[in-house]
Amino acid sequence: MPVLLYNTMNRCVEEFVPLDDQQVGLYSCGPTVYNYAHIGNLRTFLFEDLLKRVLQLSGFSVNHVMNITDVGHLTGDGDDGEDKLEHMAHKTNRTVWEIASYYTDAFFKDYDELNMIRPSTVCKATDHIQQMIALIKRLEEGGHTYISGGNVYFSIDSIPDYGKLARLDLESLRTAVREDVEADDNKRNSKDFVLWFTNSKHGEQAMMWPSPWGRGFPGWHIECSAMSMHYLGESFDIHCGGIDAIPVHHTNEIAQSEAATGKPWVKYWMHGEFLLDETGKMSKSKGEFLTLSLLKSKGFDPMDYRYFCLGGHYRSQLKFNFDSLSTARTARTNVYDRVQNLLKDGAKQVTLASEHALSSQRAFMEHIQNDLNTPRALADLWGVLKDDRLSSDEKYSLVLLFDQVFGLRLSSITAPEKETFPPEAEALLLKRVQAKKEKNWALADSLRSELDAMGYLVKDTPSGSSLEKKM
RNA sequence: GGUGCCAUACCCAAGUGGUAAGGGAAAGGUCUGCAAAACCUUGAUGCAUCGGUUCGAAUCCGAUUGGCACCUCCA
Repeated sequence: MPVLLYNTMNRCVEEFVPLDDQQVGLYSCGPTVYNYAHIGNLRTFLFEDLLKRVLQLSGFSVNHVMNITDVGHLTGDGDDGEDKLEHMAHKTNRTVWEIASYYTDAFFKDYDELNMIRPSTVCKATDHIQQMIALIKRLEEGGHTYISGGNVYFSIDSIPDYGKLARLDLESLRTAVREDVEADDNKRNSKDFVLWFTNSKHGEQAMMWPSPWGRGFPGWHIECSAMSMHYLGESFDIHCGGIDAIPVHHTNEIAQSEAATGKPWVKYWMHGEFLLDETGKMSKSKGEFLTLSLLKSKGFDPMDYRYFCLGGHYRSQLKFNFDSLSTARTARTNVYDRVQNLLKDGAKQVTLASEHALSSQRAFMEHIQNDLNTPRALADLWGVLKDDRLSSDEKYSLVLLFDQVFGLRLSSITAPEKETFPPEAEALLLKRVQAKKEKNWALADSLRSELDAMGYLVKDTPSGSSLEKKM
């Protein structure tokens, strides 16, 4: 069955056919490591992890490259004249390098906790300055650049198809619409962008490198072009990122990459939609700064957030609130309970043979291969768990197969172990069993509330009474 | 001003020409001394509104209303 993916370049769902038979080159825009990632950032990385998992389950081998933007040229959301890394460095009395390293570690901690498969290659911008300089030189030789006000600019008028990804209408575009962005008078065309700074309006930076144009630092867009081509070749299969990257970042990456090589650069462009909070777009500067740690501190498991994200399609905006997350948590723990019940019945992984089991598998594959339709695939999971025509072994085997895509750690679920409780709790339970036998309901009820106060839930089943630790 | 997206049950959310997946909540049931838990069952004659195309429309077209995002360093 073919894998169908939505290609932003053509604005439609297309059959995925890699440039090379089985080896897929995948580049995803990584984090800017000046602060913790918020859960909206993480949603995009979850989408990319999902994409990789679907491709892998479909038989492709994926070479996944992700960058770490650790160059100190990023200005703050408010463009207040101080770059993000330096701002955080001053605030916390650390060097920009320490900041970058600290938040890179924090990022991968979230990455692992959300059970995302690590990229094959993680590359830091600061380790690839030479590749960027080489690319800028190539553009310079091709006549695509000019120097103005001390900086090297890319001239969008030097190529015929600038803005094709975003379908920009260059005539009607306004410049510096946002109040917090200033126009740059050094540009010949207001859509031109900087390849190399030697004279930033923000002054001296902590991170500077020698170059043919003088000591300075690279423009933002050049790192992705330089590193992706370095690791994946001058043409590769998939480039993905957040939807916000379409009009500027990816548009400029395409311009400089294809101007340099004269070849089509990326075959499929994929973009994840935003996670919205109550106020609209999620932000690090306004409202509550929603991080994975914050979710955990409120008692949520990272898998609850993963399940929550799987419940919406990656190309749809998803509204976050704690009620919805609680709903996801309930649903996820219900899945876990059902899987645990299967294991209690002695379910084991088998090769699927029955026509019915195989058709369940086909339905699931069809849904995830149809542009990563995880909401539909979750419905398939529930269908399997509730399907009387499947044996426990078949259900468990399908669950494990599905989880190669979901990544909800369903394979690490084990048969319920006999939980041990403090002797005093066990003693109270025994007393209650005795009271029940004697039909002393008043005593039995008071013992139950006593245990409840201690944090234990009493469960009466036909086979006897047991305790459960309350969440 | 330009570009793109969206509106489906109480909530979240699939479905893009063949008669509305799934989850949560709720209600009913089985069980129980009563609860809880567990398990089972139920749920939109309807898809923002109004027109149009069609044998057939949530789905295509047009208009209207409402919402969201982006337009020089936001995932």
